[in-house]
Amino acid sequence: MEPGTPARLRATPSWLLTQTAAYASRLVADGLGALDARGYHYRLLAALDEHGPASQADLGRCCGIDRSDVVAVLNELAAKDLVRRSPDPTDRRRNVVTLTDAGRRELRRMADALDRVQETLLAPLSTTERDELTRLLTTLLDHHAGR
Amino acid sequence: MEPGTPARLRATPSWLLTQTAAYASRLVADGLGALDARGYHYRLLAALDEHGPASQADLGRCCGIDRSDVVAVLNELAAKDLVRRSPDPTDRRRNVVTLTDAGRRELRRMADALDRVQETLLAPLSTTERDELTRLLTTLLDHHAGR
DNA sequence: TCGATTCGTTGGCGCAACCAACGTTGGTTT
DNA sequence: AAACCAACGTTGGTTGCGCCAACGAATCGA
Repeated sequence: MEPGTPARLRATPSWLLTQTAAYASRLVADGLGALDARGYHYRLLAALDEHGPASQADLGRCCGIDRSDVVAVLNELAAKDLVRRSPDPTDRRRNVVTLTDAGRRELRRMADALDRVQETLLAPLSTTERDELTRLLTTLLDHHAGR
Repeated sequence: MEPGTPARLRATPSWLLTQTAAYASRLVADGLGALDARGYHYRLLAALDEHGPASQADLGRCCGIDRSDVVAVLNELAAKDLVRRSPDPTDRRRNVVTLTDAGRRELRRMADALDRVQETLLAPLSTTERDELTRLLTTLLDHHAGR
């Protein structure tokens, strides 16, 4: 009565990608949602943890998040004291965004949640298959990196 | 000044997936946008072409599109005479959706556009790598198929 | 010095994926 | 036959993510 997915879709890489990505996003949303966070929050906290304090524009660029979206997410993070926003003395256009201790703790919780998500997502794949998938996706991403 | 993407992101499969999928979606949107269509339109037309006339509910189920979204997209397809909606004589709850000749022609155009998209998307991958990627993604999708 | 560029911010858009509710119709149960 | 529940099409939302346009303020470059 309800036949399966059309074969032309199942054979289309772009469709496979968006479908698995949609499923992955659901898992991520569930995992981070339990911590009252979304993907954007994690990305920004991770960037701050790795690169240290940065301006909002730099944060947005390295995370692939639009400047305007960075503002909103940073507002939420600052409201929870996970991040501090202070004017840059050397350039009054900028804000310097700093990760707080609470932010570092929350980031760790998010990372743990995301680790569990990866496990669920990649469950049917062997270790070598997981590595291969990562390699292939990275190749694609790097190749198209220049926009 | 603007350091690269945080390493923890680049090592996270769910992030790689959503990023490449986002890029693929952009390509698809560009390709189909030239034909004034979106992904949803192609999915429904493809399903109709493969399985023949069907009810809206069945269409939605086999394409992974919500019933309510099917309504809207079908409205647009019907407005362009790519599809015909007629009441099912055997079950007055249902509509029978039929692909028109114009719909078949338009589907072909979309498929061609999408073929070019796949080419662009997978450009940096060898044939065996493309097959491997398809295999891995299919495995993931099938494993999580039962929602 | 003056024009171009950058920064933060506001406000908006589009797509994909969902969810809740409603009236209508169909099947099941009793 | 009546009562119930499930399925159908439809309307009208919401969310996350990715964008774009415009603005005043500040900085940089020619």
